[in-house]
Amino acid sequence: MAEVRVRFAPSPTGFFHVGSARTALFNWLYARHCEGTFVLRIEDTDARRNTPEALQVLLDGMRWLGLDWDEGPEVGGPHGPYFQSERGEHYRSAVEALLASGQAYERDGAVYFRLRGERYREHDPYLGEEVEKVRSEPQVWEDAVRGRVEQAVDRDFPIQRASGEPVFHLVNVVDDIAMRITHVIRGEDHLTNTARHLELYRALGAEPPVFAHIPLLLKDPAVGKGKMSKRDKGALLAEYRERHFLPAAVRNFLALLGWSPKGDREVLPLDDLVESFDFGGIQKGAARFEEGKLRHLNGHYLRELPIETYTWLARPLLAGEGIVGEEVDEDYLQRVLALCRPKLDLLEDLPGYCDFFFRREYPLEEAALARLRKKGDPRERAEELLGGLRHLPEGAGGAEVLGEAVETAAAESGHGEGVYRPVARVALSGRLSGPDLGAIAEVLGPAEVIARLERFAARLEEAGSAGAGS
RNA sequence: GUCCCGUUCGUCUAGCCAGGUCUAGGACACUGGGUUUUCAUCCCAGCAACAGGGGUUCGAAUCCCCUACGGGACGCCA
Repeated sequence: MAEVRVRFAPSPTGFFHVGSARTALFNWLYARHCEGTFVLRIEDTDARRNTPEALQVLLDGMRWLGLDWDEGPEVGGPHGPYFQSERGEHYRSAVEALLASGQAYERDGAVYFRLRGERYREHDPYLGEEVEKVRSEPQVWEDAVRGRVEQAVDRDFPIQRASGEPVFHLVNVVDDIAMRITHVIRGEDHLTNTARHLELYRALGAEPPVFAHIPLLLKDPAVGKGKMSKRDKGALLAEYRERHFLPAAVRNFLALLGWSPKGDREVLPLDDLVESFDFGGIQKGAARFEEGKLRHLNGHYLRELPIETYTWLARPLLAGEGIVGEEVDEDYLQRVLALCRPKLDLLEDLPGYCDFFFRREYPLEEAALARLRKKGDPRERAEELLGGLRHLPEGAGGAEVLGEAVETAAAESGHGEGVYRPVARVALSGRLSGPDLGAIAEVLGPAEVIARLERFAARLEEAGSAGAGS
């Protein structure tokens, strides 16, 4: 079987859209699945927005997702250059050939592709003017995703602007021919361009590739209607990197948007994606991008990481929020994170979840205090907990100390232990939810548990004497 | 408006091509229960869909037609 060559051909706009990223991913997966070649070609014919920064955004995004290219910018290859801005001669000679064979003509300084068929003039309500139309033979192709598709092009179309610049349809086809692309995997928005492209392949005497039009990504209905656009919230790949999502999760999630492997598996690491990816699994209907499952996958991949790696990822985040400094004890940090990790899907939620482990001055949540007060005076309960600590076994750990306090206080007061635990939780962390209470106490250690209980009672005392409210 | 493509739980989807095994499966979300005498993890359970109509057939989510709805294209943008 002939070598499979696919390409991803983005235009550097300064943004890397999640829809583009998915198209890149599908191409990359197909190339790797077939052990073919993945080409990255930069469609930078629009000089205005073609900046080095814009290119960098693209390359960074590709690398972040783990999509390496076999031919393209920075790596070169036998079919270069891979920037359209440097391929002018290819386009010029193609235009000349079409002109010479009468398959194109000049008008108003631009060059148009000449369709074959009966011509007639008609008022076009969409364009609001009379135009020349052509009854051309419909182009038919077997789309790898959608099956047989048939469409006719009904107007001559420009292939070179009056400025001498070539137009997208021309450069796209000329480059795909020159780069020996065998499979064009692109968004469904190109479906209606395909007939034009097939006309060009025929006119240029080249065999067309296999086309696979993948479904579009639609915006979250909460955001609006239609396909996702660059301005939509959550539409930029960079957002997920900035929010510390794992690339593995984003990749897995993107792959599942419009494609599925046979069977019930959904958590698919790279190797599994590559192995099971094929056109047969591609959906025809458009997919809606919603963050829910992405979060879930992120949590999954996060929990699979070695705790050292997790800690390495979390440290700069916590440092950025001023929660930990350079001096923080690695072992302590790791023990805290091991407690928090099972509960969180997103790294970005970590600072707000674990900050109390590192701060003396953690806030006492008013809602938590209010709930404690429904079952009595939390300050009294705290005092009773402290009272239960008179006979402490030597060398007891934090969890044991807290357990002793709770049991003794419960036994002496006649209240249930269930009354004391929430109080202890708020005393140690400032809130009513969090990691396992015993585990918090163990990590904090006995001295800190006692100190926090004392401080809690003192803070409530101050608040009480200061008057109502907090 | 014209042309093209699509439509299975709220969302992502399996099943459709090779009609019966589908009282339509999984996952996320949600709800309830259990565990942890706390909790956003974990475990169990529940909720919830074949767009509508016609046809073919003994039998249709699966094949055909129509309608509705959704999306895309229609640029000297890519």
